[in-house]
Amino acid sequence: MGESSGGSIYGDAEARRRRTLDAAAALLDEGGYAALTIRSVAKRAGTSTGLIYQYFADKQDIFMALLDESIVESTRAVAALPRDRGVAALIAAIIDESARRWGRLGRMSQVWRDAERAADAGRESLRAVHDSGDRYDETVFEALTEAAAKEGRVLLDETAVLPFLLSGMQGVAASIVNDWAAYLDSDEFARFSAAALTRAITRTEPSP
Amino acid sequence: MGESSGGSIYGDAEARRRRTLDAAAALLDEGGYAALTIRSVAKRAGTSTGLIYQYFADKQDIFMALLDESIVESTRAVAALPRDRGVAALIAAIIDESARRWGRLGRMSQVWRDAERAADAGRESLRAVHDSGDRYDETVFEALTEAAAKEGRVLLDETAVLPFLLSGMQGVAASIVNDWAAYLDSDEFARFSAAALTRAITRTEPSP
DNA sequence: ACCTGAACACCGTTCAAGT
DNA sequence: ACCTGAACACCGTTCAAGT
Repeated sequence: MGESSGGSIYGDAEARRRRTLDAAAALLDEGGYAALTIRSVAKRAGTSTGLIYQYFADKQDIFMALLDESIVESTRAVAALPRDRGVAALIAAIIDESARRWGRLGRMSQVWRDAERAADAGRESLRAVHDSGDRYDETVFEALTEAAAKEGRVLLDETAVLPFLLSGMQGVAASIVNDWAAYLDSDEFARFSAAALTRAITRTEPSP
Repeated sequence: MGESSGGSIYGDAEARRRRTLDAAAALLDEGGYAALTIRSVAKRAGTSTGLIYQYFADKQDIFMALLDESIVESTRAVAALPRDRGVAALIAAIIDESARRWGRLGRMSQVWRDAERAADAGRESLRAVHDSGDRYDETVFEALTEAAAKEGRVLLDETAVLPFLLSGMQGVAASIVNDWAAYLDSDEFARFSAAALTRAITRTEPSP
């Protein structure tokens, strides 16, 4: 509780967890999924393979932790986005942010899906990602409502509005990262998509 | 050329390729990505691991072949869709088809991306998937234009329209398959999304 | 000429042995 | 008490040996 540096003669456990996560992220950035092996993470983080399993249940758990952090960061970024430039500008900014995130971790979606299947429903790291995801969704919804209000617009009053928007933004971000539609400038594509999504989910008048 | 059954005393090479692909698809359906090992494919297809490498360059190549076939089938399905029920109905039907396809092979997107990276640009199976994808995109665009015309609508005249629509449909289909938005009926979600996408990319009047 | 499956170089994960 | 890394049971891929 009051211990300032982890409290073990062997080193700070929390710091080692951090280094493990950083090493994993770096390997993922540099060499893609294939480069991410437990042995190379251990080497880079300055630990042993065995010790990694004291902090993470398995390889998937490392992904989950990385994914969770990434979602939390995105949520913070979305929360800080300006609301006074209109819905379309807000959506374009979220798509940018989402593409940046997808660039590093999108490749993990496979892992994520298999985890969701295998579920171990109790698994803590999975619940964490779920909760962070919910928070992200709420943050997007709030930002959107505020941006619309400033423009004198309202969101359509349907349950499917938010899931549709999130799916659409995700699809567009994935397209940008994967460079489908390479013949389009990606900024222009993001801007068009943002305007199109705005047409799809907002109306001019508040309902009476 | 005139040979009716493959022409080898060892059996029909083409038939064995087919059985290999069928075995791979079945394993994927049953046990997910993790169940798909070369050894189990060989066993199920009634060949040996070594022989599989005579028909496919590597494991990824098997995926590519499966993915290509899946895209070709989807293209056929889209081409056969009725045009006279409006744009939104057409889009909803494509989303359905897309979700079905994604259900089996979406998990392969990871593999696909890595292949695109490593590229071996010459790789034949990769080019095949690319070409099939282009054909799919064109087919969607044609169907869409026709459906709009029957309704007295037109697509917006912007290059980004098709990539946006494809990304959006893909995003929605992925959401349905992954069961995000579990609180929504997936048919309702698909219908709302189709209508929203229609608002996003069509106008009422032909341009003058 | 074609086919097989042991062998090779990995992988994720565990746990006896060290400090 | 904590940490290591050899060992285990796999994997994708190759290629000598069989038929």
